[in-house]
Amino acid sequence: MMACVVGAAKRRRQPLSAAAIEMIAARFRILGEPLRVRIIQELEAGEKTVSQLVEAVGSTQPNVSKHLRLMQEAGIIGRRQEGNLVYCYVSDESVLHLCEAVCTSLGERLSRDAKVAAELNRGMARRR
Amino acid sequence: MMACVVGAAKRRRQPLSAAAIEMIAARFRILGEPLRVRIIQELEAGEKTVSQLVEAVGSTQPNVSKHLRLMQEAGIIGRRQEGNLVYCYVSDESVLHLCEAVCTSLGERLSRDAKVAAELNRGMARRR
DNA sequence: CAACTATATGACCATATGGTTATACTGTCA
DNA sequence: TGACAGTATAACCATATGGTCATATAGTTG
Repeated sequence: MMACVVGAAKRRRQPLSAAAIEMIAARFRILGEPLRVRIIQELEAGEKTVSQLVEAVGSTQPNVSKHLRLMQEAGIIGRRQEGNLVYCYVSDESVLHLCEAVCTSLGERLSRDAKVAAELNRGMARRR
Repeated sequence: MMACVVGAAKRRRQPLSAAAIEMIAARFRILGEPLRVRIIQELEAGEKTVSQLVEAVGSTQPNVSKHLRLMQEAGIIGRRQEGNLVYCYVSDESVLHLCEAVCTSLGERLSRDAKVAAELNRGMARRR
């Protein structure tokens, strides 16, 4: 079953089944949308109601609701209803780590690029 | 500049700029396609030519080429030409770690689900 | 109950993009 | 040089999906 296949990746280099690959891609796909990343980042600080999120990310309520549902179905976000309000929270810590990781590697790459850019600029300056 | 904004995330909780969010999402988006994950996984073992990749992932040459170009432009994959052959390799280690991480968390979740499923099944059995 | 607020949902459109086909390019070898 | 192999590219189509609008639903309060 699935768990074995996915787990196999860590037990080193069995090719993953198509289904496993699709699961991995699906997970990334969910994080591949700016608005969803925004929402996750807003929830990093703690749970928020749907309308608080709408306000925070500056989108429409139906749109935010839609994305929230997607992420719930993906098991990334949880909800807790209290009266009329629905409080959302990140239910899967691992996605926060993923975001952190991407943030870090992008930051590093950009710093490198900035250095190279600086070198190039110095070079250009000298050449004049 | 950009590096500061992205870096700020680790210096804790400045809201990221729209551009930074987009960069993060873009990175995930690239990994959000099964075929690209497949390709990356194939390259994990070492560099391969385009046609070796075509063979390995079971897709068409133009399609693989297209995805390769996307990933190159994203700085994920590098290339080295040797005569008629183009050897591709993963040029950004961090994406391998991302895949690993997702693999792991999916594996864990599935194991948990399997346990719950097993419990439920036992429960059902007793109930009869 | 009616009025109101918070959220969800369905219909719809516009766009992005994955896949395919045909073709162009480039390097090798005869 | 011509023929061929490896790769890239352009045109195209089908589909998926993000956003919006209108509306439904559920909970609250009077």
